[in-house]
Amino acid sequence: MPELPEVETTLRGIVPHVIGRKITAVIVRNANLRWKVPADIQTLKGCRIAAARRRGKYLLLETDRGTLLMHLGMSGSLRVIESAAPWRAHDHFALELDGVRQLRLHDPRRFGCVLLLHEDPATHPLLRDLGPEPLGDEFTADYLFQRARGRAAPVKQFIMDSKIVVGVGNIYACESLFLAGIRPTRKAGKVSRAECSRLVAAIRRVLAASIKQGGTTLRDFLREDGEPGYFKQSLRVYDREGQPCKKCGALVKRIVLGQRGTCFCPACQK
DNA sequence: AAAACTACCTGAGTGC
DNA sequence: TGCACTCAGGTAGTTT
Repeated sequence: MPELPEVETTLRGIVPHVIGRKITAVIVRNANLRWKVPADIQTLKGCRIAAARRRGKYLLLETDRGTLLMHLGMSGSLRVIESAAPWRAHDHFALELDGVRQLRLHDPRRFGCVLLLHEDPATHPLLRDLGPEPLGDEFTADYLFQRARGRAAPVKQFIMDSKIVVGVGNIYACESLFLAGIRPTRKAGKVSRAECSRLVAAIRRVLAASIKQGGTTLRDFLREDGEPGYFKQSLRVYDREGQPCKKCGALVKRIVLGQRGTCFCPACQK
C-alpha cells in the first residue's frame, strides 16, 4: 500500500514520461474517488506539465492552468502505458500525453483522489497543516521532542500523525520503532530526547532504504512500470507476527493500536 | 488542543 | 463450490 516510499518510487518512475509533455486528453472513467473528480479537470487539455513533485503522500503535477493533485489512498497506483492498451477494471482516470501514451490511475478501493488546485498548493487545506518531510532538514530530534511535549498518545500514533511528520504509515512506523528500540505503546510525551534522536534516524533510514528498493509490495502495490517493490524482504517486524525477531530471536508480537495492526519485538523494544 | 472514532471501498482470506 | 463474514489500509471529518 502506498506510503511515502511507494509514492516517491511512483514519482521517480513517471517524471521522465510526464515533464514537458502536452496533455492531449483528460479521461475520467469513474469520477467517484474519495472526492468527486472536478469537472474543470478538463481545462488541463492542451497544456503542458511543467513540473512534478511530492508533498507527503500527495503527488503534484504543475501546469500553467493549475496544479493537479493526486493521492493514491490505500490501493492506488499510476502507470505510464500506450494509449491503445486495454483498460483494466478500476482504471479510473488518465491523462493522455502527446497523444501516444497515458498516465493511468488504477485504484480498486477508490480511497485516492484527483483534484485541480487553482491556488498556491501550500495554502490548500489538504496541504496547509502538514508537518515536515521526514527526509528533509526540518525533521530533527529537537523538533520531534518538542512536539511530543504533553502528548499522551502512543508514540506510534504520534509519528503517524501527518501534522507531526508526513509519510510515515503503518508499515514504516512499526519498522522505525523497532530500529529505534521503542515500544509502539509508549506515550509520546514520555519518550526521551535520546530516543527521539534514535527515532528520527530510524525513520530516515527505513524510508530511504525502502525508496532504494522501490518500495514495499505486500499485496497490491506495483511501481509505474508494473514491477513490485522489494522492501518486503527487508521488513523486520511488520507482517511477521509469531516469527523470530531477526535480531534476538524472540517471537514478534502483534497488538492493535488505534485500530491498526502493530508488530514489535517484546525483547528489543522497551 | 488532543484524542477517539467513523466513513469511505474492494479483494483476499477464513470458516462453515 | 459457494456464501457470509472479517480484515487491511490513509486520512478527512466529526464527536467527545
